[in-house]
Amino acid sequence: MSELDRIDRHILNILQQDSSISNVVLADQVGLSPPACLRRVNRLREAGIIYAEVALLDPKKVGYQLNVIVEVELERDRPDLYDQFKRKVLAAEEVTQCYQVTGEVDFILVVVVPDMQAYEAFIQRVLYTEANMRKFRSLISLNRPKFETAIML
Amino acid sequence: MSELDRIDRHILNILQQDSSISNVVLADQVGLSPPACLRRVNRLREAGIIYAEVALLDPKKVGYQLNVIVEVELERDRPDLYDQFKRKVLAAEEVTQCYQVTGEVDFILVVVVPDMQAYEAFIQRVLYTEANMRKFRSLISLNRPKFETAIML
DNA sequence: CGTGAAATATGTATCGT
DNA sequence: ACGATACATATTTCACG
Repeated sequence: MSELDRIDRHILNILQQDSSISNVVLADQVGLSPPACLRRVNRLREAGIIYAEVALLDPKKVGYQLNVIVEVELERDRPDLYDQFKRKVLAAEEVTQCYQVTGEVDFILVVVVPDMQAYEAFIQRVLYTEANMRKFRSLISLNRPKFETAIML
Repeated sequence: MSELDRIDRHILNILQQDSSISNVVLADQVGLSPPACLRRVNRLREAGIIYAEVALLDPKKVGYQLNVIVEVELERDRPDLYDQFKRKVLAAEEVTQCYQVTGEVDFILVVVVPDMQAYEAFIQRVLYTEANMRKFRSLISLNRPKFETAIML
């Protein structure tokens, strides 16, 4: 795995906040010529360190007002069924994030939907049909005071 | 609030998956001339519908192996202290996401750190020093099977 | 919204350290 | 191995119809 020097980290910190800046501006900010800077950025992309560049939308402005954090407990004696559940979660568009956790709870899901009706539909389609489900708990959120994708290096 | 037509939604869906494509390619994919397409993208940016364009890093490749979902319960009789807690959370770099939820739990935090030591340091600095804290529960995750930022329209 | 032209940016080749 | 300069190609952006 490639080591990241000070300039690479500087580039990553900037692009994590704003990837729409031109390479010439980026190069200037990190103190390199544009070609030298571009080579580094391309190297970081090829290494998969930068795995995507995306536009972030304001959920409320596109009618997605509701976040639900779901704690899921599966039957413990069937670890092979974990993969089945994972596949279902990956296929469900409403689930934006899934964390496999240790302890009483097995998975945490972050579900983003327009309203309660859409959430009920999700429960019916994905959770109630899961044979392996022991129980789940839904934590409803209308407010997301913080949402950062950046890891500052 | 501005209405989104079919082409705007198409643009948003594409840019949520890859915002690094050139405007000419985007224009071609949605069936517009480049200037017409760029005018729409800029309109979406100015309306705050697109609120950021960012590079996403692979956490493991930059040494951030650990996600912790934290359920926080505060003292109920002091709703004014919610804001104090929110400010602390906004200032804490380890907290990448914060959801205010209804029910027994008051907040869900998503904390991203390199290792347990960094998490312990976070707990000491942010959670144990919170006078308003009733209790919290940490759900440790070494696996994040899904992480999507897109809302498909 | 589209066309065409001017201004910028990106990407390549080559050289120097 | 890495960065800088200069040049060629491509894209962004403006004015106008």
